Order: sequence, then structure tokens, then C-alpha cells
Amino acid sequence: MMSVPDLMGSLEDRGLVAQTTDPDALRRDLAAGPMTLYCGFDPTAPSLHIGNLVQVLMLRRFQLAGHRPLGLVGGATGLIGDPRPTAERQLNSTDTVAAWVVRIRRQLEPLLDFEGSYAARLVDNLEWLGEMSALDLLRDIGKHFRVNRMIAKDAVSVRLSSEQGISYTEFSYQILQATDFLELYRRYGCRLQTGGSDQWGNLTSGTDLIHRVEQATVHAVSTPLVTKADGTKYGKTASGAVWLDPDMTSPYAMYQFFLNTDDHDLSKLLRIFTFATADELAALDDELATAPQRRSGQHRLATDVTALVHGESAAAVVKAASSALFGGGDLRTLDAKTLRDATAELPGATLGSDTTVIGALVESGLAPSRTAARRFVVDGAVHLNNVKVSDVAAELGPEVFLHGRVAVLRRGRRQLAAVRTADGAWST
RNA sequence: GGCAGGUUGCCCGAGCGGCCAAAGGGAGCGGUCUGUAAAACCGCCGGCUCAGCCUACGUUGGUUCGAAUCCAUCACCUGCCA
Repeated sequence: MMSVPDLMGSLEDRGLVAQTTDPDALRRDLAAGPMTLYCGFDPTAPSLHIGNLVQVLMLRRFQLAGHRPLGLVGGATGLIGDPRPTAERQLNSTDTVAAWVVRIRRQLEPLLDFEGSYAARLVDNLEWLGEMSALDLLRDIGKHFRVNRMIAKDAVSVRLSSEQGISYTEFSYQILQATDFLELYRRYGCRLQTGGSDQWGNLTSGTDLIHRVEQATVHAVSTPLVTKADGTKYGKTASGAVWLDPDMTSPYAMYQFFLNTDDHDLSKLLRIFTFATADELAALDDELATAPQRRSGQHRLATDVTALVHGESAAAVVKAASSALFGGGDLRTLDAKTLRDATAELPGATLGSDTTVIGALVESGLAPSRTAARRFVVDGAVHLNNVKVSDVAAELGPEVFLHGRVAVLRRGRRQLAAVRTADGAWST
């Protein structure tokens, strides 16, 4: 890995910097040599989602530029809960949080490089916060915090003026996160924390604490909240967040999510989610302007992110499946292996006693109810092996199962499912 | 503690005894057009064994041939007074 002359400049060009404590000082310090930095991830769910991925990639960008990233999993802070502007969080059990910590660590591992002189390291703040006594916290840490400033932080002040208020538990969160930064500064010489712009208050709590306790100047950088061109929050689908866990969001679904990126958001998302070079980005922007129908940028975005999260081979399978299923060709001409790979990732249903198309739509999740499924057929939205189904009472006869195994059911333009015969296991 | 008002479908919000599965808007979904995009236009938007039936308008009970609509009860929320 080589040192990039101006890392901050390139991050700014990509739209990845919202705020920086002291931009000039940070630039100087980064230029002076490898810096250790960290970003925290609280286990508030069994998996990270693509919003978190922005932060993980941020760590990776620093690592590629010759710095040492620490990935912190909040085994302790996950037990407390970062205050949200909307409402108090429901506390999760210690067992749940511990289990999620393990899962999130595993997700972070393939995204960072743990070898060599810029090796990354994963840490869990339960290591130090877990053994800190209440008295230590109040005497050694709490004394450095002014409540006056604490209540001025965004999330806290919003909650203070809310009907419901804020618990002492969540109010204390920023002290814990500041303690993390201090601890990482002491243990590993960590001098930079990154996070989303909603974390700014927590980031500066840390730099302030280190300044008071250690008389040292450290840095914080926040990334902008990723929004869509229409101003709404990015990363949500009808069925919720886009998760990194393949069991929660399949690689196919993730690929499709990025492939369907709106032209207006494409340029921005390529900069945030890929490692495409400035030249490549310029070329993709150019293609978007001159030949938007080719969707080169969407393909690049979908392929890169899927490969990053699920690996090159999984991405290749999903890409091939997508082009087979959406290629517009006759599905009956697909060979058995291609068909199997293409349908493997799709939500599926196994043909049971109910052999109607309506039943298969519901069973596969393409329709929420039989009433809705019926409506889709009437509206002309349902296709079986790319052939429109117009009869509400249509049945799946043996002839529709390609290679005797699987039928491709489609609802609308792009929602697909695979219907398999009961004995349709592929002999591999 | 006293007085007044509120609780409607995913969200906002009308309804104030039958014509209410419930106006209108948003979100979502489908069709046409396209590029598995956006915009635009049209349509759908509780469930089912679907020209009919069932379940729904905070809870429980009541009045009535008939209640989201009236009465009582409990719960929660909002405003005014102490």
C-alpha cells in the first residue's frame, strides 16, 4: 500500500466529508505518517446495513492510503443505546447484544486488511467499559464533562424538549463514546475518529475529553448523511434496510437494489460506495450523460458493492443470474446449469397441493395475499416463464417446469420468484 | 385534583345513526412508455371459497331493525384551571 498525497482532498472530492475538527491540522498529521483511526459500530441489529458500509469503507479508504484502522464493535455501548431524536430505544438483553457483537465482527473482517504494517484490528468497548466501576466513571471521566454542553448536543436537546424526555441511560451515551476514544488513544495511539454526521456530537465529545485529560489534540471527521436526489433517506426498501447479512438480504437482492439506482443518485453513490478512481468516475459520469440506457454506472456500482460484501464469485453468480433472467430471451433455451444458478438466489416456493398460479404468487412472497395475487393477474402484471398469465384460475402444469424442475414467476417489471417441483432438487 | 377536547385503514386526515370497507392527501403497488431509470398519464390499494360473505374506525359493555357515528366504562393523549 502506498501513501496517497492528499487523502483528505480525494475524500472531499468524493463527497465523503461533512465536518472536520481542524482540516489543516489533520492534513498535516496524516501527511506525517501512518495514523491510527477508528470508527464504532453498535450492535443494534443482527447485521450491519449499507448505511454502516459507508463507514466501513471509510476505514478501508484510510487503510489503503497507509493508515491503521480500528473497527470498534460496541459490546458495551450497544447495551446503553445512542439517543435517537425520535424516541427512547428499547434495551436489548445482554445475550442478544453479545450474539450480535460476534456477528458484526465477522462481517467487518473481510472488509478490512488484517495483515502487514497497516493491519487493521477489531476491538470491543466492553473490554474496558465492562470493567469500569460507576465511581471510576463518575470521578475520572464525568468530572470532565459539563452538563451544560452535554444537553446542547443535537439528539439530546431534541429529546429534552420532547414530551417523553430522555433517560439518564441514553443521556450518558456520549460519555461512554468519549471514553472509547480516550481508551483507544491510550492503547493504540488512535488520533482520529470517523462517523456519520449524526455522530458529530459524540465525535467531538471524544476529542474534547482527550484534550482535557491528555492535553493532546486529536481529530474527528464526519461523513454526510446519504440522501437521495429527492431528499429522502437512502438505503431503505419496502421491506426495510439493505443488510450485509446474506440471509437477511440476499446477494441477488443487494445487486438488484444497486442496479436499480436512479440516474440522479448514481454519480454520488459511485463515489460513496466504490473505489473507482477519479478517472473511472469521470468516464462513468460521461457515459451517464451520453448513453444512459447502457447503465454502465449502475452495473459498476452493483457489481462492486456485491463483490465487496459477498465476494467476487458470489457477485459473478448474481450478475449472471440477473442477465439470464432479465435478458429478455426465451427462458426455455437456458441450459440446466445456468437456469439453476440464476434461480438459486430468487425467493422461492415449492409446489404443493395448491398448483394454481395464485397460490404460487402468495407462497413465493410475490403477493401478500390471494386477493392481491388475483389483482396482479387481472392487471396483467403476472408472467410465468416470461409469458403473461391472464387467467385467474391458471394452474402450473408439469409443462411449465423448465428442465422438469423450476418455473420462473414474475410480478410486475422486476419482482421474480422461482417455483420448484416438490422433487425438484438439482442433482449437482 | 377540577374543566374541556381527542383516540379512524401503512402515515396524515374527513366522517357525527342507514347511501361507510369508510372522502381527500401522502407512501406503496400495477399498466402504458422506457433503460430492470426518472417524469408523465391511467388504474389498484382489509381479507376470503369474490356479482356474495367475513373482519375492521382505542377497550369492554349497552341503546337501536341498524352504530365509526348515540350512552356508559376503562386505558392512553392534548389543552385550560388548581
